[in-house]
Amino acid sequence: MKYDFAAIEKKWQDRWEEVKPYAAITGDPRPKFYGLIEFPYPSAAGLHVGHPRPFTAIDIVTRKKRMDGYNVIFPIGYDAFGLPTENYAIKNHIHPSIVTRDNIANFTRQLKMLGYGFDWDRCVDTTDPQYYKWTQWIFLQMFKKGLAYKTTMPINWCTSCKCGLANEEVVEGVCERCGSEVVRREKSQWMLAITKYADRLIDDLDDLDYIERVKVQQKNWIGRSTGCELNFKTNTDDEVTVYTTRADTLFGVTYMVISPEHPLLEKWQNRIENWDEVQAYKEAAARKSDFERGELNKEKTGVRLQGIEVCNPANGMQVPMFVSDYVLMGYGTGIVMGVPGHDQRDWEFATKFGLPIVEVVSGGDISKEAFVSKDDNAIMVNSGFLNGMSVKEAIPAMKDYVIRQGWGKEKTNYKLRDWVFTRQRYWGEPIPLVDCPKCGWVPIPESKLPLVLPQVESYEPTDDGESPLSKMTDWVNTTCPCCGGPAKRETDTMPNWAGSCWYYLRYMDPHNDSCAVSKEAEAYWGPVDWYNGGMEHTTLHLLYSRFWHKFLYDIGVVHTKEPYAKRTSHGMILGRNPHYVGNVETEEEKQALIEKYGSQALRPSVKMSKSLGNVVNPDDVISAYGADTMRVYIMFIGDFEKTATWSDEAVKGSKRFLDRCWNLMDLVQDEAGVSAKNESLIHKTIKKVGEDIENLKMNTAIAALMTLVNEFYANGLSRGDMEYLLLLLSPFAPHIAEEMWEQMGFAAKHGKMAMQMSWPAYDEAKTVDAVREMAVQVNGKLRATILVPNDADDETVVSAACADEKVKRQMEGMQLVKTIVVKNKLINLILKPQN
RNA sequence: GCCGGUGUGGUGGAAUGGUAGACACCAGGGACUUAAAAUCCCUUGGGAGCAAUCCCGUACCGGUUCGAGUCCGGUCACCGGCACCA
Repeated sequence: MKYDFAAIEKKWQDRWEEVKPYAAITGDPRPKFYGLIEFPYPSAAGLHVGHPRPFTAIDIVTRKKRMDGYNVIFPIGYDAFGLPTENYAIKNHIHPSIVTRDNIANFTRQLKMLGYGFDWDRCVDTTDPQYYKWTQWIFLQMFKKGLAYKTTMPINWCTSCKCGLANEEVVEGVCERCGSEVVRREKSQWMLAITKYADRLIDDLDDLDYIERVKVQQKNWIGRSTGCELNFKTNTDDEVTVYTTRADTLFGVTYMVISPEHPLLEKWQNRIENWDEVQAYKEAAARKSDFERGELNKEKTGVRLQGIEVCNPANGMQVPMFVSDYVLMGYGTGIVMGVPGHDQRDWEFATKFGLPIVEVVSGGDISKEAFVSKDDNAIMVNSGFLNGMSVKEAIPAMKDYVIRQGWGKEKTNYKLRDWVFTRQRYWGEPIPLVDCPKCGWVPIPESKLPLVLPQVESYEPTDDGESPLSKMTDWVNTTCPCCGGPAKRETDTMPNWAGSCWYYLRYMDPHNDSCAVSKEAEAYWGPVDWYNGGMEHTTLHLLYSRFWHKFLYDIGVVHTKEPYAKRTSHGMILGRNPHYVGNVETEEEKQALIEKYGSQALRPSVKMSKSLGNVVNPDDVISAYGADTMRVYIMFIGDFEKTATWSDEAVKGSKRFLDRCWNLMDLVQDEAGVSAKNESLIHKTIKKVGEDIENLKMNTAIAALMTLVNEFYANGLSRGDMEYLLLLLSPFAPHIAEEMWEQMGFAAKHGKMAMQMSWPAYDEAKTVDAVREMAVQVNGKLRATILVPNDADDETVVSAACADEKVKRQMEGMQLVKTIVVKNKLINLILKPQN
């Protein structure tokens, strides 16, 4: 009988739907295991082939954990608020809630077709009022603790989405989502004070089992640096304060620079003799986008503040002050001390404006460029009491001195900014606050949650930067929950990152209508044991949700400091590049491609996109080869952490493997036990596959299964051998494994599905062969292999090696000076010519 | 520029400092078939040789070691992140 994957997969999916073998039981006495994948955004395009990679991997991990006796929770849901749905709705004149409902139905169909062991009864949808009720509740708790605050500030405004963006959502000066230009725009915004958690977000990483690159990226993003704030007297009534990590270079300060946005400039308007010029510079800077301002290699610009002078306390020198847009208002104090000898930016500025450059650390040539020493043994010069010290000594010495003199204090700074938490769009969680002329911002009583998103006529974004909700006057005009007087609702909504900050908690207790998650459920399931997701979420979702979790910890909602004990990350699935130069033969054709597509033409693989026509639809793969083939292929494609290129050709190899498994049923000998011929390899394979699953090395686990099947073809196999193969295959290809398990009569024999069996144990002794092949090297070069008994002693193997014909030939006229034996592996004979 | 990562056959990729290329894809050959597909078996890093066998080979240069794809120093290329963060 042929392997009819379509019928088999349908049959078992229906069975699982009925008997619910994936139901997670809160409070069960077995040890718990919480495996989590990032819940998908249900786009209109449906599932991408990239989705099954992490989903299948954690599905395999959790299937093995079930077989290991764990009470597993492996949940799924939808992160469904967001701009693409809203834009699609506008374009097609369908309400976003309908679009969302249809997209979720399509995703659900596709995910069920892949046979994942999700507990569908725990499915959540962030746009469900019963879900976002608790998103709103958490926001209100933050508001009550002062972590949510409203402020007017320049924000990143996407000109196409007509919406504000968080810093994390701006990539190379353009909108992360649509690629359009981002400009700065003054707007009143709700902010979340994530910076208050900056230290904990860095320090607590140390105890987590996250892959190193995630930790590094989060640390760099938070960007903690320690240094000093220094106060400088001026010839006005005001002191100015700068932040520096190199107080030791204070003697090298030859000027000061202030950011164009700094409020002191306005205050000094009457003191600044060339105010017109300064004001023109301020206006020019304001017109530039952040991207233009941030462009590197750009020549430094600035204007000297005539009439303003600053005193360097270290040497009493009066130095000039400039305004320049290379100083950022958002970091430090918005004023920096210029040390052109030892900071390249300052050097460029000083060179352009003819300012003195003083060397205070020896070792470089400051006439050519700033000397920014990585060597902290470099010696201080021209620096008063620091002269002769190394940089390493001078940093703490100067810090102590500055503090004693009262010139400044120690200070820690972060690159991380508070999180801009409002969006001027319709399809998001309403912010449950009311603005009362008498009482200010007042939260809606918790008993009135959820504050449901109202039905509106038009949810198109507005050019004036107001949310579509602002047009709904009956909804906007309300009464103050505090004084009962007339008041207005907040019309901005939350960003799409809000709902995903805490969804892993809701899975623990998804139907609770009295709290976000019950204490009992959280105490039982928390924290998530293994969370896999994309690197692109490292500084967005992953950081945000750690922040929310820490807040929930502080208010006693959760019992762990961190939400996720372990974090791994998968590489992207790319498509073939249709414009790759390697696709064509002649030089002319190659040149034509390079001219037309530039550096794009040099890459064999690129992100899948409709315009390139290299998109692979999982539906097509499943209907052609079946879900089990899809699962096996996407795991076999390569190292899980690295990017991989989809290959239609290679999929066939995975299908062929499953066909070969299936056809083994015709070969199987009616013998219950494990056959002697296969026993050792079976034990090796159990060990290898089990360890590989734990380490996310699914590609080599599948290779080991292929080797086992190949060996069965060579040796024949017993029913007992088959039983083991099916147990090992079951996490990878659950449908075919169950069908074969049933057809072979194992289901009847054990009264269980394969997935419900225990993961087989291996006997270490049986993974070892009685006879070993050992390599024989002569002077480090492989010359022969010999067969010796397992664990044979050194003497035995050396004499066996020397008896080998090929080795004998090498030894002619030579004398043996040394032997190196690596037990059961190799013998290295060191020879030298006789005499 | 800074931080992190990668570089292995025609291709995807394997290799706790110990037999480089497991397992696949592609290609070639054979069996079965009227034929094709499917299936099964064999060959498949490069070079020399009838052969036994030998030489070369993990981006490049050097080092440590009995032994290096793996460790160390340097160079180049590519990928990801950050980027005037003082």
